[in-house]
Amino acid sequence: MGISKIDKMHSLSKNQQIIFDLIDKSPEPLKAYTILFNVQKRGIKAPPQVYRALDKLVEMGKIHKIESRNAFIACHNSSCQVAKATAFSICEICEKVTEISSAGLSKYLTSFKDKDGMKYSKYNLEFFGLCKKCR
Amino acid sequence: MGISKIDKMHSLSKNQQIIFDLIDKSPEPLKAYTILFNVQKRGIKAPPQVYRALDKLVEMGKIHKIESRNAFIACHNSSCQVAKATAFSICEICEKVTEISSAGLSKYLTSFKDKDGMKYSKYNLEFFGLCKKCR
DNA sequence: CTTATAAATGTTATATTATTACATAGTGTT
DNA sequence: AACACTATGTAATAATATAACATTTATAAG
Repeated sequence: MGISKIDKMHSLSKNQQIIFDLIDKSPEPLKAYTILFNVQKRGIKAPPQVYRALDKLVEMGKIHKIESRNAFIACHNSSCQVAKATAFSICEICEKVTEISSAGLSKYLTSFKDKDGMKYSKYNLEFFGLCKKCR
Repeated sequence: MGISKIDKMHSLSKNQQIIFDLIDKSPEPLKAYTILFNVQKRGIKAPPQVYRALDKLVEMGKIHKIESRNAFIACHNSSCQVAKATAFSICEICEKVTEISSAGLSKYLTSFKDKDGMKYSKYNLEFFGLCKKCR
């Protein structure tokens, strides 16, 4: 039997799976070279292997890049359908990052038009403050 | 006469002024090393001098960092009072970046609370799409 | 005006993040 | 089998950013 065509289409390659698993298990965003260090025992030895997998995973919406931190977290928002509409909260003390899933927020931003009436196909929003623990 | 105390408080140091002028004149976001290259004739020779000035200018709200591009633009939003609430549109083809000043948007985001009722002290939002010219 | 303090500068070296380029191997389709 | 496409392996290097330390300049207080 093996993997059906549809399943295969949605499945990850070997390196992608290794790197996704690591990020998905992590309670905090991981940086590319932290990832590299952690997967070297699994045969991934060089930066391009990591960055290529990260690029694909981002494209697929399986992970997101936290731009202000150059770090990556797994998507936990409605089965990763929202690679084009991302929002995060970031604690400026402990650096805890949480993906925000607010229907209201995403509706507001997805339909936002600027002064010229221009709509956008994608957005990324990062909120900063202190998390519960750090206040 | 020279510069009064109040004026002085709001004035920039030599390196800050040189670097701000360059960014302010630029129609597009500038990267740190592009800045470095362009100010070497004015005596700024090393990366730390650039990054230090950039850090201060960002703190003051005179410029903003476009996180997804690692580049800096001058603030053109209500006299630079909004370093803590920034929104930009970015064209994915020509890379044109525009600061969005929408009272509605900033009001919505400034007062946004997450599921736990948490409010944030700062946010940065980047919209992506195609600008008028590129469509 | 001088002394203390803080802010800014100059400089060298190095750390961190990311990409180019090219060769090879696997996968799915016809 | 032949083709196109995706993924991988590898070395080198480019691009972005900071650490550490010495020195100078600006500001405020006595």
